[in-house]
This record gives sequence, structure tokens and C-alpha cells, in this order.
Amino acid sequence: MKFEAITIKDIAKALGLSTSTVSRALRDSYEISPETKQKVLLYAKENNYRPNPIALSLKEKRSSSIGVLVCEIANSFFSQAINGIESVAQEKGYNVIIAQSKEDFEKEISSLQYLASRSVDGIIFSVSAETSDFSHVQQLYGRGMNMVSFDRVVDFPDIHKVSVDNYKAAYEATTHFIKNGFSNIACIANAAYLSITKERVEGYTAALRDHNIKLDPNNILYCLHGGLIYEEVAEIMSHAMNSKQKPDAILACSDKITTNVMRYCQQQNIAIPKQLGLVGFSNLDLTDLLAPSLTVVSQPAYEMGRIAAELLIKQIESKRPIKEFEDVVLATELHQRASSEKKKAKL
Amino acid sequence: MKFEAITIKDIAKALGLSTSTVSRALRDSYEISPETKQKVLLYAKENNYRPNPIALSLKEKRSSSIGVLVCEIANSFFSQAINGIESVAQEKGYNVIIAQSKEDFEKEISSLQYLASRSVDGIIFSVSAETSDFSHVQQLYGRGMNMVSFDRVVDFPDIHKVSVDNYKAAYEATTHFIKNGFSNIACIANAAYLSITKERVEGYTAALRDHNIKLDPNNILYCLHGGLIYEEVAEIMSHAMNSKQKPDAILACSDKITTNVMRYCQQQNIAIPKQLGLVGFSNLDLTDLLAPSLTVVSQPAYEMGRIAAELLIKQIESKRPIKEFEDVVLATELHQRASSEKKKAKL
DNA sequence: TTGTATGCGTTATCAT
DNA sequence: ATGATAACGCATACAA
Repeated sequence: MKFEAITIKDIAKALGLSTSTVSRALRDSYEISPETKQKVLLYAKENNYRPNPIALSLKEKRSSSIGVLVCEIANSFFSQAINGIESVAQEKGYNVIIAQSKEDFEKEISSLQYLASRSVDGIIFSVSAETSDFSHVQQLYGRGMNMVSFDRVVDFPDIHKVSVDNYKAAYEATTHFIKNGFSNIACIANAAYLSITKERVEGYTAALRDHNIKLDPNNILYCLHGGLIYEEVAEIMSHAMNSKQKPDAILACSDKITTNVMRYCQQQNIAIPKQLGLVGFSNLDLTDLLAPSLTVVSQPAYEMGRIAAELLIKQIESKRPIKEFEDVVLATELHQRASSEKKKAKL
Repeated sequence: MKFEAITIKDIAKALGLSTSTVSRALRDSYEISPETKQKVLLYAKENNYRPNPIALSLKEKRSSSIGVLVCEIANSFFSQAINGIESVAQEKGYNVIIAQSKEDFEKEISSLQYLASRSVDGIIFSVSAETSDFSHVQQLYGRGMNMVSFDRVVDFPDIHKVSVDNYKAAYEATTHFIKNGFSNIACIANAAYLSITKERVEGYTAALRDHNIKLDPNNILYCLHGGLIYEEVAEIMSHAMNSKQKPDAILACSDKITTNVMRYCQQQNIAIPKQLGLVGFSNLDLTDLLAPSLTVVSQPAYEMGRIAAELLIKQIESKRPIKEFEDVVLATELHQRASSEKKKAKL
């Protein structure tokens, strides 16, 4: 037995009307008599009629669904963001289809293809750590797909962007170190191509400069796989900790880098922050429950998701092409448990 | 400008063929001449033709999409599970539509409605903490919707179920306490209706019984909101810790309960495990990075998601009704960082 | 081997 | 005020 939903045709047959009459009655058309309307509406309600969204999509040439491309669902930042996207989508009658790039460029391309072939009305995307070339995005966008660039934004104009102020976040985190007496601060960043990486590294170097600390180029380290692979982070850490210019603090520039640095320190019995200072980007809701003195940079993921979804849906539903493109930049928060001092920066 | 995809009609027109010929050529039908096939395939490839899945859905009466209903996406257990579901779905050509109940019974009903109205081919669902009555599920299932009961399973037969051995998990966790010298162990569980709650409480009481420890009924505590709300957990904790029979250990029976208990202990300056033992269910990948002596019960969420998706898709694609229903029960793992002793139980 | 016609559920455009 | 028909993109039974 297959799940069969009731259709307009069924209602029409049951009530001895034509499909068009039923359709109009359901849409509360003025040309239908009150009695007929009443009859139809009642029957529809009783039989739990729902318009078939697929048929609707075919007719309207829109699917009422939006695609989301992230590197990894099971990453607290993205799952919170999806949560936000989902909430707006639900409100506006869209459903959300999720695809993952797993930080892989090829998979990113095929995922975008997949979403496009699924006839989504628009796509919210965050590029993979491997992505330095945006032509696949530009091609899709150029062909008229509605798109919003999210978190790891693309570097071309004329597209809505939603991100956080990574420069400021890294600047504040680095300043936090300096104020607490650390001076040889290493920065372990995501892949160098990424917008977020560039901005964070810039914030980091600017803070050093502004506090008259000489930048050691060896202190800027990149993870090609976004910190996803423990071994990569461990090797970077190992190399840094065994160098003669051993850092006394680490700025971990992503969720996964943060946890993997912590894991490395645990395995190597390196005490935080006694032996090594650590400030990490992290969106876990355990933020304030982690190792006592870990300071965390958290991003307003849920809010970002909501904003991205709102922009996308506005774009989808606007008749004429967008002229003004938004570049929404939100502030991060620096949480430090030990001092219970909470810095909150609004842009 | 709207995103316009190329259709079979376009190909037919361009090549001077009929739509049916093109359709057959694309499906590699034996009745089409190799030359025509060649021509069509080439043109399709060059113009990046993708069949319109919406039209296909309308025709085939299936949408190649599966719905997932969970209480909360941004919960590591469920996001990992969705990850597993997603991976299987992708492999088999399905997309995944996600809906959240937010532990609310009404929202659960409307979400199921929503998924059904979206013409999903099947639904993987985990009931909300408020759900004691399954008639809405049974009704949908009875009307022929393919469904797989996940994690918080329903108590009626003839439906595929995927869950973990909660009894054993709680039994082991409780035993772990007893072996470490705790005796007045409280169990903070999820809503009493839930299958997972009943099983966990049973495992807990069985372990006490088997070790000749008298059960104090006041030590079994329920969170109506699945631990989602901090205040609820804090009140339960506060009440317990201020009673004369103050427990010396807590078994926290969900992700959120665990983190909220930790949060409470932190706020109250209760040292774990010095002043209070704690074993918590948790699927955060920080498991081994948490407070040093927290012992964690983790669930194979990703694997569970994969299995559920496989079962569902098999059900969707099977012609005849299923006779044998699977009840897959996986083992949890008890991680204890301090002793680095790892217990692994396979069923 | 290829073309024509039909239908999936819906709505818009014509009739009546 | 209501009904008949066409169209959305595709697959397929039926014709040729």
C-alpha cells in the first residue's frame, strides 16, 4: 500500500464539481458561490486535503526549497546555522535541502550541481577549505541561481554576504593574550585561501603590531583540511612545540582546530594555560564548561543562518533583479570563564 | 533573470526529434539507433542537461526525498545522526528534508504533516519528549507512509526501529559508579514517556539491585523538556542537592541534561567527581576533553543514522509490503578519561 | 526505429 | 457561477 494523498480531483468527483471550481473555492475566489465554497472547504478539511507541492512546483517553476551547502553538518557552528536557516525557511514555507562538501573541492562542485538539479530556488553556501577558484559558483550564479555567500564568503561583489567580523575577533583574541602576559603567540589558521582565514590572520598580525610585538612568520600556520584531520593539527603542533622559538600561546582559528589542539595538549600532557595559552574559535554550547581557562571566540551562528535565509528568500521572491547587495557582518563574542569577564562587541 | 534549465523538449527541438525519442535515448533504451543515441547524449552533455526531478516526482508519484524529524538539529547526537542519514541518502539518490519538533508535541504533529505534505517518500523520526500518544504516527503509518522509528522508538510493533541498548548503557554506567565507591546515585532522566527513558531507568535500577543497593525512589528524577531548559535541570539539581539524602553521584541521561548538570555544578562550585560523581550521556566530539573525570556514555549516532536510512530506503523501494520488521539495537560506549580504560560493549 | 498521445496535480485562460 | 482545456517536464503505452 502506497501513501496516497487526496487531490482536487477526488474532491471534485466526490462533490460533483469540476476541478477548476474546487481549485477556485480552495483559493477563496470571489467567483464561487458561498455555498459551494463552504461545501468544498468543509470536505477538504474533513479529508485533510493538502495541495501537492510537487505539482505546484512544476506549474510555478519553483520548488519552494532552498539548498544549503556547508562543509560539515556535524559541526556545531554549521548545525546551529542550519537551525537558523531552517527556522526562517519553515516560517516562509520553504524546505531546506542540505549538502556537504566535507572540505573537498570536487565534492563542493558536485554538491552544487546536485542542489541545482534538485531545482532549489536558491542556495546558501559556505565554500570548502580547498576552494580558491570560485568559477563554479560564479557560473551557477551567472545563470540566474539565487545565492547567498555565507561565513566563508567569496571575493567577488554583487552577491549577498553574511559573515562575522573575523578581523576584530582575532584582534581581540590576540589582544587578550597580550594583556595576560603572553607574547610569543602562534596562530593556527584554516586553509589560506579562505576569506575567514585571511581576515583572522590580519586581525592577529594587526594586534601584534599595535602592541609592538614583532611578528614571527613561523608563527602563522595553516591547516589545509580545516583542522578536520587530527593528524594534521597534531603535526603542526608538534613542529611548533619542538622548535626553538616555541610559542607560549596558540590562537586556534576554527572549531575543529580548537578541539584538536586541545586533544593534542591532552595527549602530550601540556597544561592549559599554565604551559600554553589557548584561545579558540568554538561554537559548542559547552563553551563555558570546557577546560577551566580556555577562552573561546564564539560566533552567532543561529542568527547568521536566519539572516542568510531571509536575504535569500527576499531575493527569490523579488520580481526584479537585486541592485543593492548586502554585506552583513556580525560581531563575535569572547568568552573567558576564569575571570567571568565577558566582552561583547557589537559592530 | 531566472535560473532556467534545459529540458527534453529543448533537446528534441534542437535535434529535430520527438521528445519521446530523446527521453528514450537518454535512458539508453534498446529501441533507439546508436547514432541517434550518440547525438542526443552528446547534446545533453554539452548543454548540461539534468532531468527535472520535480516533473519526475509528479510522474512517478515519488519525490526521491526522505524526511527526518528530530527534536533539535543543533544537538550533537542528532546532527551526527543526520550526517549518517545524509550520506546514505546521497548515495542512493535521495535528498533529506529536516524538520524539528523542539520537544513540543504540537510541533511534532505539524512537522509530520509538513513532511507528508512535502510528499516525502518516507520518514525517519524520533518522538519528542512530550509524546506519550502515538496515534498521529500510527495514523500516518497506517495510511501507507514509509517510516522508521529512531532512537526514541515507538512502542508498537510492525515498524522498523533503530536504537541503542539503553538498558545496558545505564546498567554499565551505574555499575561504574558503584565500582568507584559511589552508592547514593541519582538518575536524572528525560521525560518519563520516552522509550529511552524507561530503558535507562530500568538499567539503572537493575544495576542497583544486582549490587544490593536499595533504590531510593526520590533518586529517579525526570526532565519534562529533555533537559533542554537549564532552569528545569537546575531546579531538579538544587532540590536533590539540598535534600537530606543528598546523592553522591548523578547519572545524567541525555546530552543536554549532562551539560546542564555540569553547568549547575560549575555555578555552585561543586567539584566533579570530588564532591559529586557524574556520568553523562553525551555525543560531543569533545567527550575526552571535558572536565577531567567526567565519564561519558556515547552513542553511535552516525552509524544509527546510516542504518535507519538504509532500512527506510529499502522499505521505500520494495514492491511488496514488509513482513519482517527490524529492531536494530546498537551498543553504546562508556568513555572514562581518567583511567583511560575504555569499555566497549557489542551486542 | 521513431513519433503521438496521455497523465501525474495544479492553476490560468478560456468558454458557457 | 461553474466547467472544459491547456500547460508545466517527463515517461510510456500505443501507433506507425
